[in-house]
Amino acid sequence: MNPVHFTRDNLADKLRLHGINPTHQRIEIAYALFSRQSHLSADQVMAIVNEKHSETSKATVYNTLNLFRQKNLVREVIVDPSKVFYDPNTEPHYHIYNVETGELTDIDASQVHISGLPDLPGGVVCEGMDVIVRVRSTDTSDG
Amino acid sequence: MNPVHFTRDNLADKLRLHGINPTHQRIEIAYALFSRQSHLSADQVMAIVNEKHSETSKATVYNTLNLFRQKNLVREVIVDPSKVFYDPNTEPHYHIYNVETGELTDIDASQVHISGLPDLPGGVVCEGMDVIVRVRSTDTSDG
DNA sequence: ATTCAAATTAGACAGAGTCCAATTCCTATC
DNA sequence: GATAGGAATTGGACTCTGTCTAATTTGAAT
Repeated sequence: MNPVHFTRDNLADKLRLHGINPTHQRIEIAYALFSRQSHLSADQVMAIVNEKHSETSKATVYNTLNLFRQKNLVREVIVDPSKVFYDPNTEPHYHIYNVETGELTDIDASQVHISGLPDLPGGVVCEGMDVIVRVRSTDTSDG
Repeated sequence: MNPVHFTRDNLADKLRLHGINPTHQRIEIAYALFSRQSHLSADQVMAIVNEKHSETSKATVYNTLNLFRQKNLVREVIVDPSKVFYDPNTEPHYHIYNVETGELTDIDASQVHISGLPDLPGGVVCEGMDVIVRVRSTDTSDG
């Protein structure tokens, strides 16, 4: 969806556009997510950012991911009961989740059509809709 | 969907039908879920079951809820990053989740039609599909 | 009564995520 | 360059959900 090759420089601009002061740690965390275009958990982000040498702390990783989410730079994906994934793709899209491997794959939402949803109860507004197709590898059991 | 008034006796039968040996603790846990027909977390189940006097331990609550899920007596609902909800309704249905209040409401799936989903990748089978409409109360901010 | 497997249990443990007070980093101003 | 002040970062303690384990209890069959 985004044809840009992500560099630390243009990520700094992207952060500014979202109202985020681009610090070293924030740029590295953004780079981890956007250069891979994949779904990462907080501890995966931290492992990547600190791979060569320690660049950030656990508290900063969590602070920053929450900030990114508030500023709509990334999206939370809640599919695994034990951890949250962060998704750099904020275009409308859905997910296929392999409950055995943990693999998370995007489904382009523009092809998908959903009809017949009831009206929302009064006093609330829709914030977004998640569609998660849960799959498992063929020929295994356990529910 | 299920017009039955749930008693501990007919819940014991229900457990047997699902291949579960109906013990005292299992019946109480089933009763907590089915008599309310609502979505409860493990700690809510435990609080309800032990309300009058201690009837079960934390380990048994978790063991039992996992057993119920394996035997398709209840369904896990993963919408909150911090805890799993257990849903006594195993008919196909979707959910509205109020991210502010934590309130979880059912949407009957029979009215909803979803088209245009891509073919699944090879080697996997669909286990189920979750649709979660995330809502928040009108006139509040924070992303 | 005895046996034996199944179920339950307390409590230790693990991992994700939060909190807080202390430090460090920027930027503006002199 | 020094200094001040707010924003950002940090380590580490802490909370909470959920798991594990070894010991005990239960209950059905003999």
